[in-house]
Amino acid sequence: MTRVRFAPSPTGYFHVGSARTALFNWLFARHTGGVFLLRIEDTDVERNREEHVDGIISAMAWLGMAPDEAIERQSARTERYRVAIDALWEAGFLYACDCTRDEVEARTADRATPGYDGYCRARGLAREGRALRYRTPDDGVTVVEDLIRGRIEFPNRAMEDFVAVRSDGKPLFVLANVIDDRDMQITHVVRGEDLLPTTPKGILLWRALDEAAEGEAGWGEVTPLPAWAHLPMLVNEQGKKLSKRRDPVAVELYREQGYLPEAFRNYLALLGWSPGGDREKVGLDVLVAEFRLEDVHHAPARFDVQKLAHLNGEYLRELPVDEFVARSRPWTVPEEEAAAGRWVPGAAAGAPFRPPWPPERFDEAVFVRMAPLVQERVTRFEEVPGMVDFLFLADPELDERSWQKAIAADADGARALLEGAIAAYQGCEWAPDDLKAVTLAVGESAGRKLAKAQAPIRVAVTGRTVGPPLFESLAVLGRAEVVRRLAAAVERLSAGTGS
RNA sequence: GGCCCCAUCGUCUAGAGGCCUAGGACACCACCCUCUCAAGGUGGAGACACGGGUUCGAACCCCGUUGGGGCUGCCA
Repeated sequence: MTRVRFAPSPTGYFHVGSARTALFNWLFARHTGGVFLLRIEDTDVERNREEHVDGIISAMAWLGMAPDEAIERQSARTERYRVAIDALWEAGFLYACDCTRDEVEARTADRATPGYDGYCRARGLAREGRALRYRTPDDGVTVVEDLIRGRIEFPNRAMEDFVAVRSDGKPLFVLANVIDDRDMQITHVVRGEDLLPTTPKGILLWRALDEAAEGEAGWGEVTPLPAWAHLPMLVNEQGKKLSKRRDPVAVELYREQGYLPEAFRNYLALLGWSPGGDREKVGLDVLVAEFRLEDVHHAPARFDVQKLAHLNGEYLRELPVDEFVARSRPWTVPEEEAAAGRWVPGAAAGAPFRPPWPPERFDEAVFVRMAPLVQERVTRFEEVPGMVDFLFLADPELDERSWQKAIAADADGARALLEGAIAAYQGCEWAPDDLKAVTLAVGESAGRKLAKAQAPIRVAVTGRTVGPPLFESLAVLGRAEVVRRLAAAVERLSAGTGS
């Protein structure tokens, strides 16, 4: 039975690199029929924030990756760490050190290999109140057998005596990590490549813990080493490791923009891995069936929002219309959704998203009629309100550039056309096909083809030169309102505003 | 500096010695479709970093060079 864990530290929002690591762990667990754990590594009390734990959990739930067992927290395991540290100390693997960083640097400034110089090794300092260093071997190599990269050798002499325990008695990342992996019987450690250099330290500690277990320290059991798999980094445009500070990589941000979790997950899976052949857009079943750590890439991958957006558009378009409408609700009726206790964009950041229209003017029945046309024109839900706002606003929000281009640039022609449309629309059948035919005729008498004839009407009614198909829009909006807006445009033209 | 990792179109990738005249996707360009915008269709441009080996044969194996990246905290 395989057991894997995703072990984030809640020191910032949940970012795409972490999400990818979580996903690969999760896929591996599902593929092998194993267990997927979530372990919150919150030993650094100064940097950890509880809200970030919530962010991790909700983002994982959004992506459909719930842990299979209760969430573990390092902060709840201090007693366990204490026992392990005692055992390591008693077995002689650790020594106390009171050097400051400045002191070490001063002593080693002219050396070829910087790092701790072993100054306190033989000083026999008492343990209390001091950092504890692990005494690394002077020669030999520590081998990491990596499922993705193969055998990697680290010369022990290049590894300094690293601090394993802080002066306050708490274990540092590597130690806590190893103790946890042993206790939780982790069989495969799947994590980012940035952790590769600390892996030999973990192996050294793991073996030390094994030895301590066989001694008289009363510590745990001898535990087989897990297999390692170091995933290639996710990098930014400059090829650097994604950074929470520099790069816009919060998973929550993508959710708020209206990416579908299934699309986001699919895209994430494509970063450093491929289902093989020409396949890209694949369902969860294929992801799970095909995922193998051995097939994971070695080279870093760039996160490409454009490709994500395209993939999202594909997923969006294949949604049944009623589902598209339902899943648009956080962006069309966020107040209602929030009142029902459901997720809405922006809420986490304290600035809930609001569509441009007053809530009471939104009419889902009207939206449903337009939905199929909207669906094939957006790549993210965030774009939905802007596609249909003219239907729910008392007056369309007039885009000045559109007005200039389609109306003001040829004021006389536009006036003639708008007036022609007003007249024609008064008595015609009110359905898309009829409106199209009527508009075509109005255009012909004004010497314009349909493309040119519809432009002023579109701007007058919707406020913009681009949008969903015009005649369907007119049909949905209704005769009276369309005529009113056309007349308003003519009046605006006469008043000379917007020129 | 030291240790480690990496290297196929701009980007994500297919490719496990002959199937490669290197395939797909995003982005880009052109055309078609078309009431705008999209979507869709067709076509185009576009890569095995370089140099040595090994082999009858190398994008694939080995070595080196170059170039990128990671780590080098009493952070994780």
